[in-house]
Amino acid sequence: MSGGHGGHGRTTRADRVTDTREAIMSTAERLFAEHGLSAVSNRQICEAAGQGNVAAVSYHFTGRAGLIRAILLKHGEQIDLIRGRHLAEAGDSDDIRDWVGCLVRPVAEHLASLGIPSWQARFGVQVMNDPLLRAISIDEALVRTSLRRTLEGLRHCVEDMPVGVRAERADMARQLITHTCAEREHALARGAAPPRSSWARTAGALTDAIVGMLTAPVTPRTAL
Amino acid sequence: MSGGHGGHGRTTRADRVTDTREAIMSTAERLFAEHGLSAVSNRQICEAAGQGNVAAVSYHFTGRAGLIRAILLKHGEQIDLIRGRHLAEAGDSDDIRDWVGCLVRPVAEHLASLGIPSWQARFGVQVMNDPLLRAISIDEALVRTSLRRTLEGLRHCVEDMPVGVRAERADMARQLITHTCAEREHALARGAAPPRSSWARTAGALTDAIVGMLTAPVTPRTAL
DNA sequence: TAGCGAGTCAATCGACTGACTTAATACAAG
DNA sequence: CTTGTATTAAGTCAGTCGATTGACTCGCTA
Repeated sequence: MSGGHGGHGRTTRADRVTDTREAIMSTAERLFAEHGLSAVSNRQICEAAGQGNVAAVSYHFTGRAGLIRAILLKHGEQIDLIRGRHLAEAGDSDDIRDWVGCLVRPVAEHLASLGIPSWQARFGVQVMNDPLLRAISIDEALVRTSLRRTLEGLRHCVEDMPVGVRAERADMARQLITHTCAEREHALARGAAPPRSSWARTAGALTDAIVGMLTAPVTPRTAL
Repeated sequence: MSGGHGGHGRTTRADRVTDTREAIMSTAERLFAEHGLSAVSNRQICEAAGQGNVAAVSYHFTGRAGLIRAILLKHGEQIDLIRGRHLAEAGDSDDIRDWVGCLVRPVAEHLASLGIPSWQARFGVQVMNDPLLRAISIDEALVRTSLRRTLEGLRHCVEDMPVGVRAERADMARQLITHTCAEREHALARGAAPPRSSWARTAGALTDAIVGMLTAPVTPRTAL
């Protein structure tokens, strides 16, 4: 698509390969986000990516799972980097808001860096919908030290909560981030949303909501 | 699958038709919930429903969209009935918790009435993932007077909130209900969850969380 | 500069798709 | 009991799927 292309002013073969790989990845991400994973064939991806070779997915990524894993990895690395910086800022705060920020803001900032339209958030939703790929995606995320440390700090802020409720609300927070970002991304892509710093605003709103949800009083249930 | 079958102790033709229709609907709901909409063909549905006729979906429901609409309608009616009762209880309360209850509990109680395993919640998630069917589903829901009155009552409890934030959090509440119920349904279906009154517990947890989220303070943003 | 190998391409395979047509079946009305 | 019709079964059709194949291009290295 752009960038590098070797140091000698010439298009070397490795550059062409890299371009092909990235063209396939970004095209696949877009098509998957728009139509869902199982609605898009490898053929469609290759053709939309300008590849005459309908087997390009098999060749460059071993297969469908490899392609999806590669896309997840690319974004995962970026988000992990950003989260590392926020984590350093948070230090050892005991304000839950700081930790929720470490959860939410890296995602929003990464999405902001992608420009408009982006597809990553909606792609993520589609991946989460597939039972097998969901596991892959969660694994990919939990490998990151910065995420594990964020969850650790967050847990420290809600220690007095019953463990079952805590797990329940953690799931809710994850779903809230995933789907709210996807909807916002969709709104931005079709121009139905304010222009600038919109992702920062979304991160703020999401943080407000999640902090409120996590700190909500737990109504006791007589019968478990 | 059971029940009725006419009053005269004999299996009449109309009963067979009804059985066929319901077999197709419940089979489709299950397959869609498990594998996603676009991963399941009409053929697979008919064969799994014990229909030799691979065109049964076209015959009984005009087509795929008609089938999905019929499934949505069936559950929508049930939920609407239950919500009507809760609405009568709530009266004109100005406690936000009552109104969130009117939103959450009908869904949970309907799911509880379906037994284990059920597929409705996960089917709903899949429908929400398809851009076209999502619109159909939302239309179907908003036709119900009981839902509109619930949202009205809810809005009355958060009138001092900026309208943008209110809409944002309403979306979040919708996503929370949809996906939390789907995950709970999945957990119940594979036996990884407590046994009895589990849906009542889920409704309580969901109500706590949503009330907390809706009433969370709004951090002012200098730049909109 | 010759040739090796990575990358690309067109063609092909059996399997599957939805839409459609035709034949058999079984019930309801007459 | 017969006739008509609603329902089901079975088969046909062109189109698309993923995977595989062998031939081709082209850059790198010896």
